[in-house]
Amino acid sequence: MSGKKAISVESGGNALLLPISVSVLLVDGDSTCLAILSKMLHWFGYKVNTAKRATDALCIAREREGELNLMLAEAHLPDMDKYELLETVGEISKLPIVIMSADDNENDMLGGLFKGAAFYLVKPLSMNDIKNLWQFAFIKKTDTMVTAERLSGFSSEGTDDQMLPNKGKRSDQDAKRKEEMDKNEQEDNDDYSVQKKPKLIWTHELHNRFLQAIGVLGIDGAHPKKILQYMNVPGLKKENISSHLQKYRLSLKRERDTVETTLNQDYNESHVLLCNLSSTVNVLGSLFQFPEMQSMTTSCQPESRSQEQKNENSCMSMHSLGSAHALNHVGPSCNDILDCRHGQLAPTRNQEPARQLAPTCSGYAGIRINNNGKLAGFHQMLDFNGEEFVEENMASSNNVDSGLEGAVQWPPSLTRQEEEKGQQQQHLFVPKPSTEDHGEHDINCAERVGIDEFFDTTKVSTQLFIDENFHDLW
DNA sequence: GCCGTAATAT
DNA sequence: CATATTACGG
Repeated sequence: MSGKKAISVESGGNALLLPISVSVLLVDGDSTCLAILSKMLHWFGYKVNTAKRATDALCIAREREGELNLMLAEAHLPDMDKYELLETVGEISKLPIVIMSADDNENDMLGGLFKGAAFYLVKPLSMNDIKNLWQFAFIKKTDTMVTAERLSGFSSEGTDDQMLPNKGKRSDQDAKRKEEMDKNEQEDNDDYSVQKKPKLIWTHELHNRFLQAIGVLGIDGAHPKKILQYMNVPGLKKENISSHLQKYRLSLKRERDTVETTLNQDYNESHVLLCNLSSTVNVLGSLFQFPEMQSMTTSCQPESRSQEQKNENSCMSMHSLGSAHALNHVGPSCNDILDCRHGQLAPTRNQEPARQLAPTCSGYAGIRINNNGKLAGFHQMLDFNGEEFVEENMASSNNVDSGLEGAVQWPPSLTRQEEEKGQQQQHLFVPKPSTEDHGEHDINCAERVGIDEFFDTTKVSTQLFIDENFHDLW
């Protein structure tokens, strides 16, 4: 009782002993999937209940409300779509749900998460996915669910509940206070739950949707009202958007400024660099789109202030917008990326054959701002299947040695690509498929990173410190 | 009235 | 520290 208990999770590759028995309700219409997943779950020591239809799953969820810890459900069930399932389960219990599906597009993933899913896994699931699954059995209430609940919970005014320093909230995490406790806004004299205006927490999902909205609306049309309309999140107020937008713009400006000052710094030092820069870019031009080039050059030559205003979507000049579009590189603090772009042949006259680079290769190069406010170049590339990454950070910017240099001479030693295989290291720029799985989907990556901050699942042995409250969740 | 910005409060 | 609120000018 008193204090904390340490439970260690061995995951050295052998059978993993879960800290506590985790009971999973597995729902998949496909018998084969059901069998395989069930086996995988068993391997790690999960208790498994299975269902082939959503209705069955709901029954089980109802019957065994106390026993179950997590639902792992296929998105496409014969009798119910995933939204309906999420909604219904949400009504009858607080069971966290992980949705799995072969769909890996933004909409499907975002949609599921917004409807309250604890996580979204893209099939096929790896052993690692399964291994880490147990986390979601209780991560939901603290992160996704709280916001989801609050956002969908009150439409007009109901401002109840708890979402503060989630420390002192014990077991009264009522799952079923869903039903309209509108006017019962008791001023209860007890310590908690006074919080007139509960702060909105901008989760990754919310922020991603925010970015998505801006991406769609375009930089010119991205005003609070429109964004709010687009995001369409119940409970979200225009003021929330405004505030967030303000912060967002500030971050953009900060980055722009950093680029500018660094460039100016370097400008004195080396015109040569700029020459190199443009010529290199031409070379790259045969390979890459480099939308940020404009603003980079204009910042050196202030008179040509005729940039942007182009609403040609998909290729906007603000980094985070780009990220918003291909949610790919949005991480927990998605403003680390100044500029990144995917490759594809650009219709420039090819001045030089770009090395040995095969045309089907893609990747991106760019500059990012380190914590110390300096610029650093990086590049990252995918192989032909888009599966394997090589990421390399260039020298960080100094007074003399501009990080730009690194960024610009892009294909540094492509021929030696094989040399630096694997997951080298995760630098500050993490949002990429990091673990041994295939690297595909965005949100997963972002979420994984976020989660890993709390549960260091990549370590061989993890220690969880939990106290009595923990057990209330089970 | 809406928006953007800055200052200020929580 | 992140978010909310307020005030003011466009």
